[in-house]
Amino acid sequence: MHDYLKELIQQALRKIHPDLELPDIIIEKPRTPEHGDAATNVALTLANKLKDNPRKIAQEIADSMDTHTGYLKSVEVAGPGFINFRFSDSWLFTKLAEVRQAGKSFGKTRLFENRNILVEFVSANPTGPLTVGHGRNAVLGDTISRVLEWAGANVQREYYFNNAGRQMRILAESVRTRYLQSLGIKREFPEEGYEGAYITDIALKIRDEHGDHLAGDKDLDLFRETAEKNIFEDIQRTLNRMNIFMDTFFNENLLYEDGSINKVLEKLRKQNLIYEQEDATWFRTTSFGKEKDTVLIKSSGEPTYRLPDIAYHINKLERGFDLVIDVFGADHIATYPDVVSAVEACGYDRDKIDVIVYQFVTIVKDGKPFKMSTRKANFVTLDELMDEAGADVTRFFFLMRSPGTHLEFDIEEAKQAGEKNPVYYLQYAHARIQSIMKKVRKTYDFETRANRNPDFSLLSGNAETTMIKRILEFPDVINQTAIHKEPHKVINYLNELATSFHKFYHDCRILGENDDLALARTELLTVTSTVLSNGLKILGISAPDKM
RNA sequence: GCGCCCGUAGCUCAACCGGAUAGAGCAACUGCCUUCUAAGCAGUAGGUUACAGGUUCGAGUCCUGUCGGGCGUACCA
Repeated sequence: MHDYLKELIQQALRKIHPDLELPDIIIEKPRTPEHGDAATNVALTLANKLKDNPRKIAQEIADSMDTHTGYLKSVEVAGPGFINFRFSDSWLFTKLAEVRQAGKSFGKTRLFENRNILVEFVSANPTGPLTVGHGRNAVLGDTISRVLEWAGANVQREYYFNNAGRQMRILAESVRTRYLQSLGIKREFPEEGYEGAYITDIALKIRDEHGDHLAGDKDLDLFRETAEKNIFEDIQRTLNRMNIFMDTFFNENLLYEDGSINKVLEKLRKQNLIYEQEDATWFRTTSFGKEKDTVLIKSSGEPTYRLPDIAYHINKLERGFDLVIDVFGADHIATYPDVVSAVEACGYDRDKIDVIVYQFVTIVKDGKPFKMSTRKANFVTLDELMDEAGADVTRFFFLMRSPGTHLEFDIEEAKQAGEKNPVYYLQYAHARIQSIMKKVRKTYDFETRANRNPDFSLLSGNAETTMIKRILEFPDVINQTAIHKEPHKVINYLNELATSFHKFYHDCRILGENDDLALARTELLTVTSTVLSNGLKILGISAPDKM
């Protein structure tokens, strides 16, 4: 509809001002319903250029618009010079019939058709179970992936990890210490060691398998490998439980093995962006506007994480993706510009990298903020949270706010299964429809007249037309969400849709109405139910038939 | 100190990226179940969008400064 309106306006403008360079025409959905179903501000933006009164320009455009198709009920000039449009009922009914034809695929768009997109998220190193702190990253990354898929893209979900560094060494030492302790050997726990109970569990597993054979072993490898394997299994189980399924796991090590790291260094050196000082290798980030240069290779010979990060991003681009999306917490906000600059300096297109930065989650427990640390084992795991609140609620809480704002996660509130919990509002709407459908199927015999088209023109009540309008917005919501990568828009939309349904439920009935009206309303509900369940599917949340 | 993000109703947050009278949920108050699920609906109350300037037809949104919170600012990841 928006494209159609744009077209009409362009035609009108060409008629009135043949020489005018056509401006960008923005069609918006007004905030208040009194302003119609769609509006444009072209006249206001043109006022300056044409040196004329915006209201007058708006009126001229409105008068010159070709509205013979009957899609529009009204075209009005309002306020300082807006043009407001109201859709005709017949247009709504026509579109509703199209939606019905589209069936379960309604909402799929072609915005990112044929685009290959890699979404990298979670990427927590295997040092412990996923905590509530990782939850926002995981759920955001997965949901953005889902939205992009609905917008037509081919999405690959990737988990990047490092199993070589200092962290992993400390982890292995922690496991060995627990192992030795379990054999009755006195041993001081490493000062910076991981104190969680899961470390002891892993140590006991090793003891069960190897007995005391490893007591004199100097080598940490077995401890490290066992720990990594166990923790990774744990992480994957947690992700799957949350409805998240990774396509690939990328080990940082590969970048050393295949020479990518060295290639990056060479390329940067050629650009004169690298120099040695005090045995360390530095990256001239000052030439990209930074205050200080940054170290790529420490004087010990060990690279900092930034170097593999650069190589990793180049690797992703070389794999041929049209777009590479990173999901980062606010703590990475300062580092990614370096990576992007380096990638560009190596001759790659920086516009193919899109970084989603989300603000940290404040966990509120017993009404107080709760600080977490994996090392100190002072954390709430995602599993614990899902045990108490369920996967649906957990996902919903991470998604319901814009990524850019600090999210307060109140564990007690999430656990409450009552009306306080906003996810049930959406699921309830779906369950309510299913329940009606069940009764409708028993009462009416719609199957035998499956070929008969419902007469949607019977749906001219207020509750019905607003519901239809909501339904028709769905594909646009998908596109907007995919463009901005802000899944909470889907939630806001579904809330509006659910509200319009609950109002319909209050005002309109099906059982007891005549066959034609009952059929039309049933079909309307079928479509609504499809949109609700599609929307929930994008959020990775179940759409129950019964509650 | 410097850089990035945030500041909107009592609380948690929206506001389609500059549009018209700033909206929801929770909490408070008032109504509505012998009829398809009351996990619902209808209504009341709640605001100088932290503060002060500026930009323009028009600012919660953009610019400058101040205040407050978060995160960075390592040869840690």
